Amino acid sequence: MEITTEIYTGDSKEQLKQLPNNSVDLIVTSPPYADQRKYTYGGIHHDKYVDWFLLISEQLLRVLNPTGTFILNIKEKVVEGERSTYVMELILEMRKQGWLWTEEFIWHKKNCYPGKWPNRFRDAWERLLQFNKNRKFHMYQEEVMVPMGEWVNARLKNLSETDKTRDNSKVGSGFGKNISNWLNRDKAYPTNVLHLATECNNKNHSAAFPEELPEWFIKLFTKENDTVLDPFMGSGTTLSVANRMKRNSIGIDIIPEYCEMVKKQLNLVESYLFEPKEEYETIKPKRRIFVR
Amino acid sequence: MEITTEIYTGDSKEQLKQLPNNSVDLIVTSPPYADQRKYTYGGIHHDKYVDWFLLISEQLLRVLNPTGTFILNIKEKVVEGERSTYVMELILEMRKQGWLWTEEFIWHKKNCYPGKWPNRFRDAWERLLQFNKNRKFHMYQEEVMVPMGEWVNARLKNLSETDKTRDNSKVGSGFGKNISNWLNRDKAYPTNVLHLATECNNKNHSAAFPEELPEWFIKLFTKENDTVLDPFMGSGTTLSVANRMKRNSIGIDIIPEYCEMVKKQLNLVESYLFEPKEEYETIKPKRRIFVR
DNA sequence: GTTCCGCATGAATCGATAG
DNA sequence: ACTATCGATTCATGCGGAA
Repeated sequence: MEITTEIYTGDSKEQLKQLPNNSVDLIVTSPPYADQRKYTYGGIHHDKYVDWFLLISEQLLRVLNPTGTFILNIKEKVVEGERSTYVMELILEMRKQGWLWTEEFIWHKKNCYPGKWPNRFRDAWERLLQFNKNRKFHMYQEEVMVPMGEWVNARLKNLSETDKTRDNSKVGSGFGKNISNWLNRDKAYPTNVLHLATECNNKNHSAAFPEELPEWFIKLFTKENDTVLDPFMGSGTTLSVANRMKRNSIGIDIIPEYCEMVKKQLNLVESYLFEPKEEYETIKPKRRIFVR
Repeated sequence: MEITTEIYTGDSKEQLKQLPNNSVDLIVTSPPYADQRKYTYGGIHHDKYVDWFLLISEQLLRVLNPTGTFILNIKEKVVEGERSTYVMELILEMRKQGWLWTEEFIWHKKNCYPGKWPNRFRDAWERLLQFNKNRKFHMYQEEVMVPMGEWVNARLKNLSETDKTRDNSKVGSGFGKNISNWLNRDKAYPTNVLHLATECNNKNHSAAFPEELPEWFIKLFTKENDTVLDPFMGSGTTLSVANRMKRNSIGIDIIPEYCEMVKKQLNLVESYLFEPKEEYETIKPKRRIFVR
């Protein structure tokens, strides 16, 4: 089975209209953060950010498979000494739009940007907001298991009798233990805090997005031949990881140079296809499918 | 100069009225979270939580010194498959009340609650929200600098093989790279991510609040003889740390047993004082000042 | 005195079952 | 239908007793 990559050049809000309903299994993206400077690349003023993003998230809600997941990497800036509130407002508005705010992962950036301010420390974390369409969605937890802590080596050498049978806690916390379940287990499930370094080498793109980040979520929320979408593709990290992991991918970016760069980087071969007619749009540009 | 400790038994909303305006330099507290601690504090429903807390934060705003800081430890729980939004709503409302939302620190709990669920990982972090009255506030950054040498030694000692795998650090890009930075410096400023374990030893109080947490904020935001307030004292961790660090402290709790326990623990000597008359309340109970 | 090892415990969450 | 309670799952830590 062939793995395809589609790249659209233009405004995400418009380009997304070309995608069919329920056709994407995972959306991972890091949109341009709100910025006080209005006219830089992607810099949307924080007052307008929520309205701007809601038009995009509306389309994302449409194209996402009901069992799929949307991961939004975002962090509020400091405005006049305060953390801006647009991320919180966005979450509240997206819920009204129909999204479920399932979870908030923390990306702990181990080597965050250096700097010093009189009343503030370095910002070493970002939000990874998980949104879903339904309470039931696909999650392949085993794919991202991590080695257990050291303690388990010592712990499992000798099992006492209470270890072997379930031993209920006395204080009514409803929590007991059954250590024997841990035999033959060398891995544990991770938590909702991710420890990753930021990418040091900038790839001609301002956003530093380590490959491990989309990789982790692609492993967790998709299987091979699923489709991954990044509506703010940038340098194409999400797409190249998806490609390597045998997932179909779709990228959108407003800057033609990035689109060209990503195509070149992925060694894509363009193939024109006959498109089935869909109701959601009568006239649409030809979809450009790339096959590696 | 003597260090004093005051303990008030009762509802924070009411007890706080006894404190003068602008008299506290730091508030550090961990209130009962919504729907939690039903058997000790009664458990506030998440729909009522914001209104309930606003009456308290209104008083906190009054008693806090204009150069002081309020640190609020809180985390939303899952309700019907979604993260509850009451914390975000609380932040938005507190800003309307006059608070500045200056920063959000992350407390990464290394030993978080275990468990496995089909669509969710363990929750390993909590919010430490920083609020201020003014953009200018006291912050003694040097007090919490991390000594590089010690930290390097401790880190290297604990750097087991599983640590390396878990951190997914690649030689030369992540961990190794930072080592070269450490060579030329004695101390470094911390970031806004705190790595602490919860305390699971029983102190007759269910909250796992490690001493390092209030200690860090007391160092950062106060100096000796300043006053620290915890309106949800619980087992008194904040007070005992403040006492040890030569800060005056004030604790409030609705449960008499906790108040008695804290007094006993701190070996406090009660001394009745003549109170100056204040305008904000004509009749008020005698303040109980404890001196160690 | 150290170091080692056994063990209870925790701001949790989901789904099934009971009222 | 809707709420309340219950059982099942899980892992890192610090304490205390033992070696």
